[in-house]
Amino acid sequence: MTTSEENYIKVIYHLSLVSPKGVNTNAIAGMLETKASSVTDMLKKLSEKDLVSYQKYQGVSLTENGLLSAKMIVRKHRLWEVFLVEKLAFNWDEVHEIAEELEHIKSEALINKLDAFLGFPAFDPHGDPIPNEKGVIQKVNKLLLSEAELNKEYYCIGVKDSSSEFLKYLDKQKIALGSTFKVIERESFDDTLTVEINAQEKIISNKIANNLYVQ
Amino acid sequence: MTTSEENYIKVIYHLSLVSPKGVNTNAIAGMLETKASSVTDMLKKLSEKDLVSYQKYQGVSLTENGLLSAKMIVRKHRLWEVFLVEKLAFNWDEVHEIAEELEHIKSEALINKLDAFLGFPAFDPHGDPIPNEKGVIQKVNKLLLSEAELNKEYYCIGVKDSSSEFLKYLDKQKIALGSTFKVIERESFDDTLTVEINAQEKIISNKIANNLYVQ
DNA sequence: ATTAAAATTTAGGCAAAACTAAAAATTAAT
DNA sequence: ATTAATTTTTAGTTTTGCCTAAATTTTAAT
Repeated sequence: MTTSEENYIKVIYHLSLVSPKGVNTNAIAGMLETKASSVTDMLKKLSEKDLVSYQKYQGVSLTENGLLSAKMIVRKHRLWEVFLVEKLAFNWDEVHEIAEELEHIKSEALINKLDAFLGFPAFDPHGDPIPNEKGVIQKVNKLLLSEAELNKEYYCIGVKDSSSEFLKYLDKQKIALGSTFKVIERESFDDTLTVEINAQEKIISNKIANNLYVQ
Repeated sequence: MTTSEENYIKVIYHLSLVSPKGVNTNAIAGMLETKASSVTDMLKKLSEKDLVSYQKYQGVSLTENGLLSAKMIVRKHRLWEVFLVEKLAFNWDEVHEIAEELEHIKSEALINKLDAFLGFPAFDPHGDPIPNEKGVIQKVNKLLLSEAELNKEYYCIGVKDSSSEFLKYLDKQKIALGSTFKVIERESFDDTLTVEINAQEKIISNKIANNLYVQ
């Protein structure tokens, strides 16, 4: 698989988690910052290789092969992110772009040894689960902070948006994985929350609350 | 720089250490397993970018820019090799191909943090020096085992040939960096050496002796 | 100093992955 | 049920890096 093919497979994987009934050409083009016509070309090629099942005008989904490939790419990406944060002391907002490159390095031995070196981590620095060697992903029940019940103790286990901007905002607010949350009040007008975060009361917009996973 | 451009620059660098008066088109083609005509194409492009100075039919050499780029690629390659051996427990004969991929990852922060994580190593697992952040390479005086004086104590500080085959042979013979050598006898007919290696007497062919650096 | 051999370059093409513009199919709206 | 809007595909180009074959230049040999 070329790097480009891998990027398509990965994007189709992520999109199919959100819309399981078939991924749109335009959606793929949007994620990859390319044109729909380029996507069509590639879908034909991936279909030839039995990585996706594709019918003109009907969207696309991953085959079994494609799904496993996608999970392996995600596994690499997330393991490298752990490495960058845990071993090289990068901040969690700095690792995505580098991992985007590292995920394409081709060596099973490398990734399995890296996994062992890191102590077989189950989650990446943003709380996303890391598929194991077989592609199995540990299922975690989590909910968004925006869906949390009032006056109940939660702790932060992940972010939905892992853009640098959002992560930097969280740093500034001293919110990290493991932070404890208790929603004190929900303003029904705009869904703003008053939350006790690590015993400090803070106002959290709905947009923020919609991008924090808690448990 | 593209990966392909980087590979050309790296190969020109290595060849120019051996033949400093200008590197041949054919030599580059040989190293990259490509055709001379492809090399000519690329040399024009690299020349445009001021990475090499090139005159038709007259061979090529690196410009100041090209030299620094080459050293940075070599730096990355060797630091990743150290990582693979020291941290991920790869054997020294297994790391070259993986490092060939890793050396193209583009991030100064990454490589400098990796350098720090590894404790600023001066040499890679094959005894080759690692250029520092500025591209400066520590000079070491070394000689080939084939040039060693009789009955004098040396120790192994590097290999000239770092092919997997040669390295595996050395493993089998229990020769590693740090092994001590004392040449007992030189057979003038074929330059075979009788050498005391770590206090064990062994017969070493000229070919082997020509690929071991000692000090 | 010619000539032969070797090395290098030019010319013309190909495949991958992108693009633009136009055509076709699907979906949504009246 | 048509029409309009949107989405998707096709057709034709471009760029990068490679190729083969032919032409050119350099080097080596007589």
